[in-house]
Amino acid sequence: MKMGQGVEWALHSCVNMSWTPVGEAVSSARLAAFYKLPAAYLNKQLQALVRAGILASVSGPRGGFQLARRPDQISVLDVVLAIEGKDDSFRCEGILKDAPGGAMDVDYARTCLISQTMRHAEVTWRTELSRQTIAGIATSIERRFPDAKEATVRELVGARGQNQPRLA
Amino acid sequence: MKMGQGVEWALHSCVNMSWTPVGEAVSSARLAAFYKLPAAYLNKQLQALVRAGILASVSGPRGGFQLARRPDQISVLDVVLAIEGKDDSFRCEGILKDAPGGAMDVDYARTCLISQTMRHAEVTWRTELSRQTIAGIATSIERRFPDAKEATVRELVGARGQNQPRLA
DNA sequence: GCCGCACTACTCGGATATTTGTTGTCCGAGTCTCTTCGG
DNA sequence: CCGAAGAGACTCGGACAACAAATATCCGAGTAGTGCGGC
Repeated sequence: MKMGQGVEWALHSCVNMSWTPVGEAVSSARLAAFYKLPAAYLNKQLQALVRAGILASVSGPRGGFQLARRPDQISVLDVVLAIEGKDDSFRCEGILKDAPGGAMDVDYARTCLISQTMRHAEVTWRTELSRQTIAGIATSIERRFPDAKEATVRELVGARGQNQPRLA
Repeated sequence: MKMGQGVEWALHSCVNMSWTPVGEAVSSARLAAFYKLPAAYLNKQLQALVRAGILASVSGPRGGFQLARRPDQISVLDVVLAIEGKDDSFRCEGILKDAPGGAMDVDYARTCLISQTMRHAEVTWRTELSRQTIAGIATSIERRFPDAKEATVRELVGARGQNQPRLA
């Protein structure tokens, strides 16, 4: 019952990308440097978002990732499911099949009341997450921390022309 | 984001124990045989419920487990937290601490809006599970499958005198 | 000066190790029951 | 016949091993920019 670290990274990355100019991609290396994260692993997580249709990727110089659709069309649930997989966290293994009186041809995930209870709770959880969008979170942050957006954009795209790492 | 198998086993076991006569313990071996589960591993899960104060254990012959309090005082959430641990599934690792402009002495689990969103969704999930009790599920099953309780009790405690035939 | 071409640098993407957590197994400490022996 | 002591068997409890998944890393395929040579 432990959610992968990639969810947190992916959500922050999506919010940041909702601030960068549309059409300009942000490389995973730059995002990773922003948060001091392992670059290759963050890249792996963003790949999952691409497979889910949340991000679009561009190869080569000036390449990277960008949102595949408008931020208000990306829910938090979309991101969570892209990283963690679409399966329910509670998996009913059909424990009743092997119990006395159990039948093989019954879908206990539907009839078992315990399974129903867990599923119902999970539906409320998902509904809650599906109500929140990347755009909503971004505007809330802008309202609460007015400097965050500008500072983030400056750090992510403003450093575009820094090809001189030879500062020694 | 995958819940342990022990949660399902523990919930079924608790419902079954709510049907057995109070004062009589049910051994993990018997419960495991009922569901065709690995006995030692089920025992391990029930130990976690004992540590959480949900079950009480009795050693020796005629020993086993029994509910430590009334079934209507045991919520589904209690069982889930006992098995999976009390921590939130979404762990905010304070990603913003290492970001530009981040401060070490800020509790980002509180201020970070992404963390707040995830936490809020999880609270609704927990609230939903805390509303359901073992007794509630048990009575629902009794209403829906009138034979279940009797069959379960017969299988779990009725086979008590199997080594010594004291059949009436 | 302008165009075309090869070269380089940079990116994603997937294949590959390493660490952590879940699943499963085993044996020991404790205790209740049954048997047996003495009163 | 009755009671108590001892052997036996059954239980939980935690320590140990096997397996799967999350975490972290590395290298190859492809592409856009760049510099150079020719026109």
